[in-house]
Amino acid sequence: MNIGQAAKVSGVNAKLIRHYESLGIIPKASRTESGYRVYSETDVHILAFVKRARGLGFPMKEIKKLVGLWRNKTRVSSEVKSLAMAHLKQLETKISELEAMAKTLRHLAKCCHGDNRPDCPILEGLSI
Amino acid sequence: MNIGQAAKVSGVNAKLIRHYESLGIIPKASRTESGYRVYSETDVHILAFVKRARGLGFPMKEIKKLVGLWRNKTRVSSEVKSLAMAHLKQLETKISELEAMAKTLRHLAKCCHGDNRPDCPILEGLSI
DNA sequence: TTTGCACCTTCCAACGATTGCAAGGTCAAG
DNA sequence: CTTGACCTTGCAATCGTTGGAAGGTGCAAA
Repeated sequence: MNIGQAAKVSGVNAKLIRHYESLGIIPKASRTESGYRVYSETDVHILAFVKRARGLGFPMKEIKKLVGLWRNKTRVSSEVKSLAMAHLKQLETKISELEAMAKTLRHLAKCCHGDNRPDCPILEGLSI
Repeated sequence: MNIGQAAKVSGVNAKLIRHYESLGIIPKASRTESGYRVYSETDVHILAFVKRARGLGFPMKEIKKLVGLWRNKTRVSSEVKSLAMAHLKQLETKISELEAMAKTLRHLAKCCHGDNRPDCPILEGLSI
C-alpha cells in the first residue's frame, strides 16, 4: 500500500503519517526501490488507533506510550488506565476553565443591549 | 513607568508587553533618550484590559478589535456584543467537543479493571 | 572610578499539532 | 513523450507564550 492509500484507508492525512513517523509514534515504513513508503494492514491499524486516540484529545507523547502498550502483549492494564485517568483529569480541568469563561461571557453579553449606543457592559466588565 | 513596573502593575509579563506591541494590539510605547519604553496609567489600563480579555479566552485578533472598540467613544455596542457572542459560540463548541471526549474516556476507563493483566477495554476501544 | 547587579534592548528559537508550499523524482495512461 | 497524479524532502506558517543569547543602561557600593 502507498502512503496515499494508507491515508485513505486509515483516515490519517499522508502528510501527518510522515510527521508521525518522524516523531517515532509509528514504526518507520519500509520502502520500495524508488523510495516510496509501503504500508501493511497492521500499519493502517496503528494509524487508525492513533487517529482515535487523537480524537479523545490525547497528546502525541501519550499516544506514543499508548501505541507502545497496545503493541506490547505483556502490558499491564493499570498503566493504560492511569494514562487515561490523568488525561481525563486534564480534560475536566480544561472544561471547567472554558465553562468559567463562558459563564462570565454569557453574563456580560446578557447585560449588553447590543444596539447603536456606545454604552457596553461587556467592555466595562473587561476594563474594571 | 518602566516596562518592568508596567508589567508588575498590569499583571502582563514584560516579554508579553513587547510582543503585544509588535502585534499592534497596544499602541507603541514612547521611549526615553536611551530607548527604554515608557508607560502611562492609560497604557497600564489597556494592558489590564487585554489580560482580562485573554482570561475570557478571546484570541489576540479579536482582542485587537476589542481594544479598538474600547478606545473608540463613538462605537456601537452591537459590534462588541456580536464579537462576544461569536466567541461564546466557539467556547461552547469547544466545551461540547471536550465533553464528548471526556464522556467516552470515562466510559472506557470505567470498564477497565486497571490491574496487572494485559486485557484492557481502553485499548480495545481505541483499536476497534 | 570601577565594579557589580538588575534592568532594559533586539532577535531568534521552542513548545503542540497540523497545514501549506516549493522543488524535484516516479508511475501509469494517453 | 508528454501529462497529470502521486511520491519524496525540507522549510515555513499557524497561535500564544516563554526562553535564551548578546549587548546597552541605570544606580548603588567599593
